[in-house]
Amino acid sequence: MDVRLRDVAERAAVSVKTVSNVVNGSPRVAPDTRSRVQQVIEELGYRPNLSARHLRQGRTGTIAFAVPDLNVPYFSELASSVIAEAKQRSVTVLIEDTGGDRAMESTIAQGFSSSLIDGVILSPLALRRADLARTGRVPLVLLGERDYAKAIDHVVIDNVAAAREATTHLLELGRNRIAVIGVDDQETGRQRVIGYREALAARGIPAEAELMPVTGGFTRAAGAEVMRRLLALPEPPDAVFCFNDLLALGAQRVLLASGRRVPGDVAIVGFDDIEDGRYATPSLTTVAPDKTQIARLAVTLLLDRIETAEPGRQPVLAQAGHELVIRESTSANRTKE
Amino acid sequence: MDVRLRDVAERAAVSVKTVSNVVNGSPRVAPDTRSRVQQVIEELGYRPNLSARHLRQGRTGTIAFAVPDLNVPYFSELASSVIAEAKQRSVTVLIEDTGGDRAMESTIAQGFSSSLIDGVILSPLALRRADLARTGRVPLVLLGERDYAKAIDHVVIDNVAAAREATTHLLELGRNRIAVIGVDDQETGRQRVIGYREALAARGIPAEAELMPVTGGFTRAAGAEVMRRLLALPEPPDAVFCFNDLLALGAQRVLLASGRRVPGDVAIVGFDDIEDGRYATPSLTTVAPDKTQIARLAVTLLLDRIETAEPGRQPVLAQAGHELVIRESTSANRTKE
DNA sequence: ACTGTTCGTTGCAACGTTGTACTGCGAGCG
DNA sequence: CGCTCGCAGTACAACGTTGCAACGAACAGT
Repeated sequence: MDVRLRDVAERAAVSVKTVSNVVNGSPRVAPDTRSRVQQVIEELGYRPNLSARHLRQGRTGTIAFAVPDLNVPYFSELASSVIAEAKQRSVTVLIEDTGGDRAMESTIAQGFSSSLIDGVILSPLALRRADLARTGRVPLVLLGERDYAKAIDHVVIDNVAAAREATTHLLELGRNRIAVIGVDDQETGRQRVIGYREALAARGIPAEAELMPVTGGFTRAAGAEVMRRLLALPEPPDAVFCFNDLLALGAQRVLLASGRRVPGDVAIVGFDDIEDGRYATPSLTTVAPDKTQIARLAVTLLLDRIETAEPGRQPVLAQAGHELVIRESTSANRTKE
Repeated sequence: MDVRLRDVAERAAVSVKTVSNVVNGSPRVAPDTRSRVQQVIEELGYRPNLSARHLRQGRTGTIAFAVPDLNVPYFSELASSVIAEAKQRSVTVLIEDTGGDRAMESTIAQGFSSSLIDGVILSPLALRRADLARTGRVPLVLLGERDYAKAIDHVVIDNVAAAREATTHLLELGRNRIAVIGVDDQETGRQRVIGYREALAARGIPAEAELMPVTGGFTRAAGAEVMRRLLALPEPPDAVFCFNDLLALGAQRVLLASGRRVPGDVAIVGFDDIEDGRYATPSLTTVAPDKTQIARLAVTLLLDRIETAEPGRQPVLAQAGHELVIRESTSANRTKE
């Protein structure tokens, strides 16, 4: 049904291999032969059969990008960046939604659909170190966790510094009862807590456990729920630092609904810089990881790892930049209301 | 490097073909042979090489889902549904982001990466009828447009009825200067305008051109911009019906920033039922298309079309359900504030 | 006992591509 | 003038899988 190399070859009166050479830009082709073949390719509308090519080459030119939840804006934005970056290098991206499920993440880390993909970029949520023990079937790059001991490439941001900057910003506004929302048993959260504590410590303010409640999930609902608990404290916070923007938006909604003013009564800082935060009322101050850079680093590391499959290669830890973007939820001058 | 059928066959002392039969669940295999082969498969961790399988079968088991912008929550939510639905039928989904670019959409409709995919589900934004003239390379299902004459399967919702319901809801609140945001030159918008007009006409209210400004894009920014223009009218609207939730959120932000109350001064209805709308302040009344059903219909139609490749098959128009979800942005009883 | 049928299994070929090794040919050189 | 060399182009095999046709063995029916 489809046009094959063979069809082109017959029409152009050359061998199949010569057509293949033209398609692949091999230098061993005379200019006039090349142009003649090119023309026939146009005429017949030839497209290489990728399955055949990949079977022959042992590569598929496809990488997977696995995220916990595609509906979380941070991940969909990151996915767009990864797709764009991969496209520049003529690589196709398969988006996989793990649902934050540990078994699923573990399967993916081991190369799941196997021969369909050359490598995996995985943004883990529930993955444990033990799950990575049996990796190696497929080149792997992890996003956003750094404590896995095994020889696996990572792309991270400096969570400690970012959290410190966010907290310091709130301190500079004169707030001193700063709650954090988003503490769980994962490494990322742990690092952000460290940064938070460092910022407090620098001003001699003690970190209080009641201001660091454990949070279940990273949704607006979770943010709302925790915010309600914080407001019920004898001495509620005058600022909250949320470990992602969804938590922050959920918290903000509760604050506004309770009649409090943001940032007048409670200032809010989020994390991720998702688009929603820019259009919330008030718009959300947030730590903005450089998603473009993260995507570029991840794709680069993965393709490098695919190229040089030697096991001796040292794992790389790449750090992407971040930036504190100050918007209305922490601006001293209120918007009119 | 990888385990092949041949390796399994040698270890189990059967032919390659028998192993293949076991893998594919062919009935012509003796029970004890089957279990023996199964065991060796487990032992060696055999995974079929999909490139080879697909080369042989002429199918890849992969479909593409192309959306204008993966960062638009409606599309990412829809993508999740499509992925889930496809997974149930052991089909892999390739997410493609067209950027709403007409050339890109046209390319995809013609089967772009060719032999990598068996079919395409396309949610067009800028596509014109002419672009579909040269389709047919690849089975195609279109989402959300209905006026393409060619024999192409469609999945739609009843936009006219949905818009009528939304408008009627606003009328029942006692609003009579109802603006619409999201009018452009596309078919979907045109249908929603029809529904809007019908609802007005049913009450003898004339549709005013100044309340139906043309909108560029479906972003929060566009919604904000149009809302500002509407507020500058000599007689501003007391309700707005937005053709998607992002427009509505942008409009709502402008309203709140200008000191107006929602829904007190201006009521808002959106469209799409994205998660953001549920957690906005106030939460957003919206028309909720049944995304799960849309995904199921689209995947079903596409797979049917792939199965029976006969060109004589009639195109199918499948209609998915929708529902008006009433939340705070049109609720009579205000939240405390 | 012999033919016919069924069942489990097998070998072969092919899917479309590309790497390797090779051929034929003209140019350059001694 | 013959030999070598470089270059354009070619033939063949192989990647891992599955459809097809064929095979032998077991068994039922005559």
